[in-house]
Amino acid sequence: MSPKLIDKEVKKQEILLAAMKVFARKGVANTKMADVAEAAGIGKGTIYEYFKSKKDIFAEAFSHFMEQVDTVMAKRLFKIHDPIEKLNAWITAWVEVVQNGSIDFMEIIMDFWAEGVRHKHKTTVFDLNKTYDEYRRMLVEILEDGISKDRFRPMNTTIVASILIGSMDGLVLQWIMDRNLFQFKEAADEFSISFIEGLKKDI
Amino acid sequence: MSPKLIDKEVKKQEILLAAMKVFARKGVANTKMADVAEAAGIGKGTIYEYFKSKKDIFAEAFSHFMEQVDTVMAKRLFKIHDPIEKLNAWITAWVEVVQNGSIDFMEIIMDFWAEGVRHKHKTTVFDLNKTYDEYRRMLVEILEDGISKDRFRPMNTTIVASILIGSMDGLVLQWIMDRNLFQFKEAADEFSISFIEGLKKDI
DNA sequence: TATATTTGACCGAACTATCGGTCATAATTA
DNA sequence: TAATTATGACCGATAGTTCGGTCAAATATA
Repeated sequence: MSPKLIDKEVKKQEILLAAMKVFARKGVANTKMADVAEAAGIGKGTIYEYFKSKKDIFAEAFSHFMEQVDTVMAKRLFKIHDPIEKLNAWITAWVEVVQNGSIDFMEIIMDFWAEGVRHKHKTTVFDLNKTYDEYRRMLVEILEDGISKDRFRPMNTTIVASILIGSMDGLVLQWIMDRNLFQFKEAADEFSISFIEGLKKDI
Repeated sequence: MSPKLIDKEVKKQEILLAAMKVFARKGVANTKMADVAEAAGIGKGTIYEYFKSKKDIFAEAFSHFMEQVDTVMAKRLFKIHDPIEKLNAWITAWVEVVQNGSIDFMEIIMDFWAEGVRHKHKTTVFDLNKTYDEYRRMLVEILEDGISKDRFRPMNTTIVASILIGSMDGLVLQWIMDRNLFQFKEAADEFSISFIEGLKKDI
């Protein structure tokens, strides 16, 4: 059938996807290279034709996930200008990532976070802080714009931005722990209503 | 010299504390029993006089943390009856756990979560869902009481409870990632103000 | 077109490092 | 001296990584 002049990039992605599935189910630490091989339907040795090491796979998974998020965020936000609308869009984008993007893979997020916390002060692929900084900057900008336009009350924008980010992350955890408890979208909407309402300027 | 009949319970706690420090720095999976021994200033074999296994240490750490939380919660909440006050107290209790408790605990919390997610459907020490269920039940009760007393607007109480829990967890993650960014207490207060405001019944 | 040669994707047995746990021995205490 | 407590060299299972070889497909040759 296939061998010879196959698209290495495509195959690499296939292996990555398979690996992420296994990571999600068993956790990275409990996943053996043999498991990944089996899930990808290839031999153990073949993995090393495409990845340097197990750590390497994990790193690529991490980046892959982050890129996905960034893409959705960018697409959703760039043409909205009203501060309140924009905050809501930010949350909606997060919902899209969680629901459509990678339902099967959200379970790895715990491993991402755990690894990210451990790399706090280093500059590696796992620099979660860099990502969070970007979100925070983005959100602070939206909030300050809203304040200057008298749509939002005065507030510590850095803190509110951190709350927004943290709440979305935390909500994912709750949802992962028991997906039957609520629809993620509903919960995000409820959060929008309650929290953003509290940010608005009284008239 | 004092009769040396060492207090096994005390020493066990010492080892546990030392282990938590290492867990926090390197992550549970990357921590060797030799590391724990070194941190505790004892030989590796001695650990096994006090703990059955590495998993056992982790499990004890987990329980220890959960008990701490429960204790603080119970102490803080039992004598408050006003729904809004009670919600605020719940958040304040969480702040107390985070601030007064050891930083090490907070750093390991990711590992707790990761392990918890993986044990979702089992009934082990790591049954995070059981804990979350309890919190959720407690919060739902407070919220429904508030609604019936016309202090809160109608809402999906299960979802709002999940948001409260998730937000506090997520805020911890944000705080751990960069403790210089904000004081945890301030952030929690800001959350109270914004979010709980949005839950109140318009008058 | 038939045949020979080269390529490189694929594989898994075997190598290696790691690390949790054990146990015979030593040290300490009563 | 008997009992308790501590120890770290050692063991064995586990799992990441390597590597020499295989074979189907591509290419070159006649």
